[in-house]
Amino acid sequence: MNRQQRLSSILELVVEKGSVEVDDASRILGVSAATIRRDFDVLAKRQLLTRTHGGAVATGSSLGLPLTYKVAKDDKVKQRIAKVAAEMVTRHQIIGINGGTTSTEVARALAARTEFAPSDSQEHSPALTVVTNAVNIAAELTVRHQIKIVVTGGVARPQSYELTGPFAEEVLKEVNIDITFLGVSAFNPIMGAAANHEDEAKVNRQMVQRSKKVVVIADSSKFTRTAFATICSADQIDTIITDSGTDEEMLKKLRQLGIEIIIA
Amino acid sequence: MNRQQRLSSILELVVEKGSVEVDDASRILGVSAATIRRDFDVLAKRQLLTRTHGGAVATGSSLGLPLTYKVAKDDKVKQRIAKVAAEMVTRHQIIGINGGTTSTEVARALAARTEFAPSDSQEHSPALTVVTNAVNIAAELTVRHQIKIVVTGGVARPQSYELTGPFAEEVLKEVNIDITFLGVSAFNPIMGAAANHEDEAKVNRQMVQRSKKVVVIADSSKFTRTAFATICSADQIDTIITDSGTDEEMLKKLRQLGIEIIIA
DNA sequence: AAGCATATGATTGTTTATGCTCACTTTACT
DNA sequence: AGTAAAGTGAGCATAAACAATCATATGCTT
Repeated sequence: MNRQQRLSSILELVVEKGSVEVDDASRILGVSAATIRRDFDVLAKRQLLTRTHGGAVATGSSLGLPLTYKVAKDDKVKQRIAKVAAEMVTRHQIIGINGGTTSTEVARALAARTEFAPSDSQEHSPALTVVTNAVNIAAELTVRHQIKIVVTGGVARPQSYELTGPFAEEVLKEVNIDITFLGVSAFNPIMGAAANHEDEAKVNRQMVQRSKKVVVIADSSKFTRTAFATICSADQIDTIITDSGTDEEMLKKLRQLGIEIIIA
Repeated sequence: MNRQQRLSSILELVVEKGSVEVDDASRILGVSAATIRRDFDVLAKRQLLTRTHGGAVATGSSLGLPLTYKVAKDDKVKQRIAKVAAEMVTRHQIIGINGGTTSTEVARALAARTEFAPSDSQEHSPALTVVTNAVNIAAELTVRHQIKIVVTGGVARPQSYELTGPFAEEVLKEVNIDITFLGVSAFNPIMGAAANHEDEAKVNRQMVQRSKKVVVIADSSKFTRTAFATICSADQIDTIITDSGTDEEMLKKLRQLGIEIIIA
C-alpha cells in the first residue's frame, strides 16, 4: 500500500461516512497516526477534506468529483446496464451516445451485438448509425465496419473524452436521433440529469433535444449524488436503466413522473 | 522482451490492479529496478500513469483506451520523420494533422515534446492546439492536458480513422491553422499529394487551404506509388519530410518546384 | 565491418516516507 | 474554572526509494 492508494482510501472513507477519525484510519490502513495526520494535511491542502481535532470531514469538493482517485470497480454493474441498453436497439436505428464510463460500456455492448455483424449479402446501408461526442467511443467503434460512426466536432475534454463547444453544437443541429443513451454524473427528480461541466451539459442537452427517445443509463450511486451542471429536467427522460441498489422511494418518485424504470 | 512490450505489460498491470510497485514490476518482468523506474518515467510523461514513491498508480486516462492505441508500434523510419516534424513546432501554434500511420507518429512525437509538458505555473492558454480529423489521434492526445484538441466532426472511415463528409468541412471552414502535417498515400510532382479515398482527399484539401504552411510527411515509398484521389497540387506544399531512400532525381524535381526537402 | 545511438544494470550519494518521542494545545468532564 | 485525557506538531532516526553517473551490451546505420 503506497501513499497514493492510502490517500485514495482515506478519501473513500471520508466521502462514504462523512468523516473519519485519525485512530480509525490508522487502524484500518495499518499505518501510524502520524502518517495519517500527514495524509490528512495534504488532502486538506487540496481542499478535498477539512481537518478537525481527531479526524477529518468531507468538503463539498470531495463529494463532487474525486475522479483521479476513483478506481473503476463497478464494471460488472455497468456492463449489465449496458447489455440491457444495447438490447433495446434494433437494426438501422440512429443511436446517440455521450461520454463517460457507462456510455462507453453501452458502445461496447452495441459492438458485440452479433445481429449487426456484416452479412454475406452486401448491404449498402449500415446496420446501425452511432452519433457520439466521445472520441474514445468513436475510436473504439470505428473498426466495426457494420456501424456507421458520426462524430460531432468540438474540443476534447481530458476527463471524459467528450467533445464540447460550438463545433459540436453545429453538427448536432443537423442530425436526427432515434434513441440517445445518456450517461450522467447525477440524477434526481428535482434537478433532472446533470453533468460535471457546463460545456458537457450543453452538448448533452442538445443531443437530448435531437432525439425521439432518451434513455438514461445510471448505476444506483448516481441518484444520491449531485453534479454541477443540469443537462435536462427529469420529464424529458423516457427510460432509466439502473441496478438493484437504488432506493425504492426514489424509484417510486421517478415512476410517478412517467419514467419507465428498468432494473438490469 | 523489448521495451515496447515491457511498457505495454506495465500498463496492463497498472490498469488491472490500480497500482504497481517498482519491486514487483521488476520481479515480474525480469529487469532491474532502474529500468522499471525509467519505464515508469516515460509512461508518466505520457500521462498514462502517475509516479509514486515505490511505484505507480493508474490515472483516469489510462482506463479508457484499449492497449493497441497506447502502445506505439515500432516503425523507426516513420518515427524519425515524425520527430523531425515535431521539432518544427513552437509553443502556442495551431497544428493540423490528418489521418494515417505517419500522422499518428507525428502526434505522438508532439506529445513527447517535453517543453509542452505541464508546468508548475498554471498557464491558461494551452501550450499547443491540435486540429485533427483522425479519431485515433484525438483519442490518444486527449489525455495530454497541455494540448488542446479540436476534432472536426464527420463520419469515421474504418481504414484510416479519418472523419470525412460535410460535418468535417463545416468545422474546417472556421479554423485557422499555422502548420498542417499532411500524411499522404502517394506523392509526385505531377499529380501532387493524393489519398486513397475521395472523401478523405476533400477534407484534407480543405485542411491544406486553411493552413499557412503545409508539410508533407512521407516515407520514400510514397513517391513511387499512386493513389486514387488528389488532395492538392505539388506547388501548394511548402516542405516535405522523408527518409533517405528517395530517388535523387525525384528530389531534384521537387526542389525545382520550390519545395523544401528535409531528410530525416 | 566500423561506428554511432540506445538500452540496461550496477554504484553511489541524496531524498523521501514513516514511526517514535516529547513538549505543547485543544477538548471534555467534573 | 481546573484537571485529565486525547490530539497535535516538531524533531529525529531508519530504511527504502530515488536520480545521476558510468560501464557494458545491444542493435541499427552507413
